Amino acid sequence: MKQLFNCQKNPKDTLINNLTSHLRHKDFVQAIIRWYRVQGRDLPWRRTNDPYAIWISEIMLQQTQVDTVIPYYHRFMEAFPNVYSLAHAPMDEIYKLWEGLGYYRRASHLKEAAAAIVNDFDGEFPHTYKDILSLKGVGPYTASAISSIAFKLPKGVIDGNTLRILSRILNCQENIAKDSTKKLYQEIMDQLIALGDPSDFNQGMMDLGAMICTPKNPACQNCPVRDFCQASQSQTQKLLPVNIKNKNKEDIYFITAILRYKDKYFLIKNKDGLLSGLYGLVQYETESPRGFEDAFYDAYHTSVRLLEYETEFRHVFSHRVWHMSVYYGEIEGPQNQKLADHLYTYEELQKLPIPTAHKKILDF
DNA sequence: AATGCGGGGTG
DNA sequence: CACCCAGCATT
Repeated sequence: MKQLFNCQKNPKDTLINNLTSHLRHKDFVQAIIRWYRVQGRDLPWRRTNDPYAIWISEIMLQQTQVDTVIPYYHRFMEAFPNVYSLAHAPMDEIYKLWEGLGYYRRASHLKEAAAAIVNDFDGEFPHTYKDILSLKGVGPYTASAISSIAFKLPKGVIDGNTLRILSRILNCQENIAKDSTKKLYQEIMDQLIALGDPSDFNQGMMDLGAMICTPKNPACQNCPVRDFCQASQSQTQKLLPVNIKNKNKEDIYFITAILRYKDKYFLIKNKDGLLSGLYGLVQYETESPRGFEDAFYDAYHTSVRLLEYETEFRHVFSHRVWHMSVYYGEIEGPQNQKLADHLYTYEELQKLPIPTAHKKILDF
């Protein structure tokens, strides 16, 4: 029987040899780099050599698409053009610039890392892989990206793009969701990146993954490394990469309220967990408006009345789904300090960082 | 090794 | 709808 895929369940030490024995490494790397220099995308963070700017872009690009990041990147760099301005900025201001981008912990990690750069590195961006990796919010991918792009260090990046490309080039059906598979590809990437300009190779791989070697319907006819691609030879490119993960989402049902006290709105600041540091509407996992009113009284020692059912909102996170029954309500009192801490005028509210789940309700 | 963490684009 | 996207921290 003809073997469809290159790699079966081989012992690991022979796996890399089996996978790459037919690859002309140097020619492959040079083909990626040549293509990148002509066809690569013109992106804002590619017009600078400033490691600070490259760092900001790489953090924003974690699990976030290029087109989404671009406007955020411009606003952020204008507000915080260097590490000192970021280190001294109020957290709410940083969150506000992050509003809508998601994964808000990235924003607090940025501030923490900026402080570390100022205090531990004298304000100069660290220039070794180890020191870059030590920064909060910087993991193996981001450390390799900054190392290669800003400092030309031979560190191969492993991300959705490089995993997909290499699995097709090598016609390998190892599950890319597994850490062991990523480790395998890391070794291969590090072999390859030593054979050409590290910055251009890494970025070329990412552009190839975004423009040609896409998840669905890859444009193989335009691919600069088609001659190197085992999957293209055997027409298995649409079966790769193999990516198997658990993805059961939890449904949560809330009563969510737009609450007012006189001319002000009542908002809470999330303490920890999901969306921590951001502001939002009050919501409880309860089925009746009465249940909401009781829960609110327990929490704030002041009474509220839900007056009007507005509509139903649904918000999908990567791991759960919020179902929100939205009510309009008024707080009746008594006035106390706990209540006053949560009241904002409409103008003040506009300045607060509010995640999309509730932002779209307030804009409704 | 598994889980929590956002939001938007795409077919 | 399902899947994907320049992932990381925590346990």
